[in-house]
Amino acid sequence: MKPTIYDVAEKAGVSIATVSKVVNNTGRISDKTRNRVTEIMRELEYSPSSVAAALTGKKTFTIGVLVPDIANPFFAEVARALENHARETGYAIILCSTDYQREREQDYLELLLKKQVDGIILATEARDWKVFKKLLDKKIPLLMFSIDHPSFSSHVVTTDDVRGGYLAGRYLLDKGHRNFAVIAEVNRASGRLRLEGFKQSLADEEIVLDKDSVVYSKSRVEEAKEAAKQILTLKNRPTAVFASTDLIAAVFLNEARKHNVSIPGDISVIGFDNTIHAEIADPGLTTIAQPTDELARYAIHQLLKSIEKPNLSGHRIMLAPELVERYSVRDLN
Amino acid sequence: MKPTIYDVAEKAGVSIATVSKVVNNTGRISDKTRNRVTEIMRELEYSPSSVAAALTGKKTFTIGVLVPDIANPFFAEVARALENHARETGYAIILCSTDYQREREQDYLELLLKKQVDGIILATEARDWKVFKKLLDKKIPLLMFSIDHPSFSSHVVTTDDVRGGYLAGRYLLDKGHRNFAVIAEVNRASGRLRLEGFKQSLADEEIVLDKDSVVYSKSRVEEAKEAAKQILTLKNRPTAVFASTDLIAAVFLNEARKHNVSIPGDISVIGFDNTIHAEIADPGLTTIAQPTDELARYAIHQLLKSIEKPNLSGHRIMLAPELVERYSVRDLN
DNA sequence: ATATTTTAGTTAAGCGCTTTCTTTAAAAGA
DNA sequence: TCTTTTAAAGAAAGCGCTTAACTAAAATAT
Repeated sequence: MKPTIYDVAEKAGVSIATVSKVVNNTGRISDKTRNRVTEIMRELEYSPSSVAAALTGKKTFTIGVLVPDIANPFFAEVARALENHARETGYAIILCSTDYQREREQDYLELLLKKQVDGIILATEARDWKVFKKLLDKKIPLLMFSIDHPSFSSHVVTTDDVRGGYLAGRYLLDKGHRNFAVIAEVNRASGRLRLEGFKQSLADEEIVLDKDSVVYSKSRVEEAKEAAKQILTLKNRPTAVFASTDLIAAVFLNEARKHNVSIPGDISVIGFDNTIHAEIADPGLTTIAQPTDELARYAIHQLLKSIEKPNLSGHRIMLAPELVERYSVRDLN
Repeated sequence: MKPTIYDVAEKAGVSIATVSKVVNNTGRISDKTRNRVTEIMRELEYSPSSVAAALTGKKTFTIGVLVPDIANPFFAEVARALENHARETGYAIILCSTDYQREREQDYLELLLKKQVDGIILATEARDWKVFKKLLDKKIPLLMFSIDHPSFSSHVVTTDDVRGGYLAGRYLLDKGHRNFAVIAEVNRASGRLRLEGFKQSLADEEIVLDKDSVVYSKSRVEEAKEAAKQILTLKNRPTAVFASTDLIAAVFLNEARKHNVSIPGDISVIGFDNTIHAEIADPGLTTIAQPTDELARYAIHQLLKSIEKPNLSGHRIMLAPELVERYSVRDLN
């Protein structure tokens, strides 16, 4: 059987309180005893049960992370980054992929509550206000990742999506483009904001997107294909397309090729996220990079902070996106 | 404060044992009491602490999953599938991405031991035999996912990689190819097995791969690029390339284009995994599909079984891969 | 009507820790 | 030398639950 604190205490000839103190480095312990106890712990391969510790200490050192889809490279990278930063501070992560299903989001939140996670990072759309409110009521530290809404009182960490959309538009304008189309992720606030920013850049030049040139799509292969087709069959074909996600952009690239449309010869494309898709796409995809790792670092940092001090009011942290130039945009000048 | 079992018991006028029994559906409880207690639980929004339950009941209903890299689409899909099947049975998953670092693998395993996970699914290379042995000593149910080694006494669930490689080779042969090259993942047993199977198919026709036509690469963009270049600059250029991973294949596609080599016109390519990369690649990548979801189902199923009965000896389950035809292979007949 | 079995629920111990409060013993001060 | 201070360790309660053992009441059998 796994050795417990009692085994260590007995063998070291001290009380369990003493062992606990050397494990947690609290209280006053003489070097002599500390060393002895440490030695015995090593001998016995003692590893304290964090379950028991959680029951008394009130902390599980676990945080729950909800993402819509871990198979989406952006979230995969987010997950990895979060996990990394969490591990550094001794926290483990329970990863929950909701598959965009509201019900599953529910289930997972309940699971996390039962498990008494110390905090939750929500990167899903949290569409169910009641559930959401319940979380706040339970006073469980909450952080919204990559989504935002004025109603949120919790911490929020996002990329500055509006600015990202703006950057994309500005870049295309600078390259001489004047005729645009957009494929935007309908089901995420971030998608809407990116579109918003894009429009604002066009507004600088008094260009207005006409209705047909804005197509909605989720960040999934099948839907993106449909959206791409719609754009490719537009009577008034754009010279540049802004896709609110690299995945959507990558799919567009393929569809274009099927339609014998050359990229960037006939149509320029710009994406968003800077995931592996942008790197692997052909041609390499010019895109707006999210500072994934930094986002994750801030997120963990903020969350841990509000675990310490639960009543901190929610800050909004918006990190700057950056344009990464590759080969999918043609210079018309 | 979160209500406890005491609050429910008191309000319902029963003992905590009774409440526990209705929560877990154990023992004999009259419908009348059951209903009353259930009602009160709802009223109080009582949610039992799985921490406390774990301390007594000896089960945390959590399983640890170690993958080398969650940003690799294959593992992302594996993670999602595992999570899904785990959730169905009330288990949560702690996801650990080791980033191919042995040390991190260590750290995570220790973390998981502290957290008293009920079982561990290992999809990393587990190169450190000592650590591995320690796990077995601790009698923690262990399942090797997508990796294998004769020394493993635990359960193993993998795709039949040798057969997969064989299928790839057979397919290319049938399409009239006789001159091959391979890019194989050096750091995974599965990569070696796939190569092995591929070679066996060639052996049927008494074809032998010469040394230069086998290039090793990890499943990462940078390295795959290098490997692709090596193959593309071979004096004796192959008509078909087998890549032991879709990611590697996708990168090869790009590099080929940069070298003005047409796919499948000049070189045919076949991948492995059938991840999103195969779908998005241009041309669509013909590949050997792993039955990811089924693998995950078996894995969870087996693991739960050996959680129930810890001394079950380790079975080896090898699921059949399947060829998915797309457009990256040319028929030379 | 009494003895026996079944049913419904209770008591209490214990899981492996943390933490507050005490106690003990040694060092310091008077 | 005796008291006071301080450093080091221990005792014990309690975290929220499960479960084995037990009891009282109800149902059934004799």
